[in-house]
Amino acid sequence: MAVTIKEIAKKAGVSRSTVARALNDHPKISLATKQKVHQIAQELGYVPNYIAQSLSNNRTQTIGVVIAQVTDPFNWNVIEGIDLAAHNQGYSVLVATARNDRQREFEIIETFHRRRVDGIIVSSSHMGSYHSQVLQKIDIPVILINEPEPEGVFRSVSINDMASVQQGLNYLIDIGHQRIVYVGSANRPKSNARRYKAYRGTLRVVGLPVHDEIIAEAGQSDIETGRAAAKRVINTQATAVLCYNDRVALGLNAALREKGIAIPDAISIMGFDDIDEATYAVPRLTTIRQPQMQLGEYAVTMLLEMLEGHEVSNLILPCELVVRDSTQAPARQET
Amino acid sequence: MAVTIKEIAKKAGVSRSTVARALNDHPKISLATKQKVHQIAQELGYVPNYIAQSLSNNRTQTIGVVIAQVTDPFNWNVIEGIDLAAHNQGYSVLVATARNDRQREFEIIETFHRRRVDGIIVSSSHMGSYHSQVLQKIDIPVILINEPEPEGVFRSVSINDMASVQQGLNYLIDIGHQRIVYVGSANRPKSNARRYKAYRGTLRVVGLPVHDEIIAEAGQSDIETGRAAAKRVINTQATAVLCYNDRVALGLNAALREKGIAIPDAISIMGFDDIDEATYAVPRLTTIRQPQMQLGEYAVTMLLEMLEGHEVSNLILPCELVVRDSTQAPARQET
DNA sequence: GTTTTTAGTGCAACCGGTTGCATTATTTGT
DNA sequence: ACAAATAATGCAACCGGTTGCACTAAAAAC
Repeated sequence: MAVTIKEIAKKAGVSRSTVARALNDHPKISLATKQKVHQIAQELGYVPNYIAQSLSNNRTQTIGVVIAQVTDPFNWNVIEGIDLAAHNQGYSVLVATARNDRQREFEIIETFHRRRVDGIIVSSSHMGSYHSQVLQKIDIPVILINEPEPEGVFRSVSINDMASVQQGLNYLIDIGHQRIVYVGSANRPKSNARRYKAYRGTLRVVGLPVHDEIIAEAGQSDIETGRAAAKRVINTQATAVLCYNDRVALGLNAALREKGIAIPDAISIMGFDDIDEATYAVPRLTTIRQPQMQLGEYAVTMLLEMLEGHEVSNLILPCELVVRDSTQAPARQET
Repeated sequence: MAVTIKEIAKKAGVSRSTVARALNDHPKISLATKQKVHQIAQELGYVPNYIAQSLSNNRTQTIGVVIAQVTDPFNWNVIEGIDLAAHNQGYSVLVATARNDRQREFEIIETFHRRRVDGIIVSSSHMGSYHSQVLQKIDIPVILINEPEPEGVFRSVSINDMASVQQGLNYLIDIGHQRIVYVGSANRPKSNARRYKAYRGTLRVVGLPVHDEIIAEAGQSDIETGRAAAKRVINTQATAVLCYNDRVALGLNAALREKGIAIPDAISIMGFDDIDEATYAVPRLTTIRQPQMQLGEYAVTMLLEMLEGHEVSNLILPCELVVRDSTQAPARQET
């Protein structure tokens, strides 16, 4: 159906190889021939077949991206970054969502392998490193996003949970909070564990009371988790809450307000991520901002580096505290 | 590098074609041979090369998806649906975002063409039908999502804006609202026009006053648009607002609340889409629910039908009114 | 005991490109 | 005017599969 190099060759009266070289601007082809070939290609509406090219180049110019859940705004921004960087480098992006289904993850990796993607990016999968078993066997470069493995087989680009949490908590402490609790999420056990650990560490150093992590089992989604945590948060009589991420924070916020608790007057809420929704929540959410798009962009950059045969090392990007309206100094009783 | 059919052939002492047929469970191959081949393939860790298969089959088992903006939760649910259906049928999904950049759209289509995707799904592109110029030339099945073109070249799956808006407005009218305004968005002129038209039509029929559409030019994003529309909404003294979509509604909600206006006590707000965020906004948003995942799923189903050579006709899915807390009967002064 | 089927396998061409090497025509050097 | 260098193109193999057809050997038919 589609126009091939062969047809151009016939019409131009040259060989297939000459056409191929002309189209690729090979130096040894005469200008006259090049022009003729290009013109004929144009006329015939020739569109090069990447499949054929891939087969002989052994390169597909394709990146496979695995994400756990699509419904996480965090991932969108990461993908936006991936798409941006990949597109600019002539790569296309194959996206597949695992839906927290282990079987499905295997299938995805298998499919990527069969399609001979040049590299794989795994973003925010709660399954993290057990990928190793499958991924390690196949000889495809892999970048993990937010799954730092200092000793691991895979390179990763991530944020520093420890430092970021510290920064957020220090702000809360500075404005006078002393009873601060942490609301976690069961969706991504590993990064949640890192943040909770950072929470404990930070408070302990300054001598403030450390509460048990609050994880409401209710939630499939982080929002539900946040909502379901409301009661226990109230019971702690905390004046401030640090949440695993913005969605937990927003869910919590909604639930507390529905119970008639004023935010931030009675309780300050701090999120993590800075997803778009943080901006138009009521009140606008104070949060620790992850450079989401950059995570995606750098993941691609690193992948391409690896494809060039270079060694790359893990990358850690800084977070930034964004103070909005969901936090304020505690009521005076604490002072 | 990777194991090929040839190596299996050598080890099994048969020809390449026999291996190929054995792996594809061809009926004419003896059971003994099949077993031997499969076992050797297993041992060698053979992973079939889809690229090579695509080349000879002239089928890539790949669907290209173009979306306008990644930051729209609506699109992600659609993609979730697409991914789900595609994966189940053995297709993979190539995603590319156009970022409302016309040039980029062309590049995406071109890339998809080069990669010989089997079909293309265009979701919520504000550019809609001018795709035609490019898309029509290439001989690839296309499905448009929410871009109904009764007379058009392309098949589409979409919702019925007219009926849905009517349903939403009727509810507001039933509970007593008489001054209802419409806040639009500039991001997707066509569907916005449809909804505004439906708004006018509905109110006119029941004899209620029709206000000019309110579109704040400020916004890149729908959220900003909603925020920026707040002042003008107040000036109209409306008791209820129908918004183009949930993000506009949430932006408006945030802005109004910041100005001290109680929602829904002073003004009822109704969105459109039912994105996840609608559930955990404060107050939880009343909205007209689009079957987002289904839009994606049906798009794939239709595409595959077309690939089978069948004719398909446009599909229109019903929306559903979801009443939550952002709407209530107006204060008595109106009664 | 031939002849006809049938089952199982191999040959070789094809999908649409790329590329090392040989070949021919044209310049350049002396 | 002839050898050597250079420029431009073609040949053919290759990437890793698929598939129509020919072929061989064994089973069935007569």
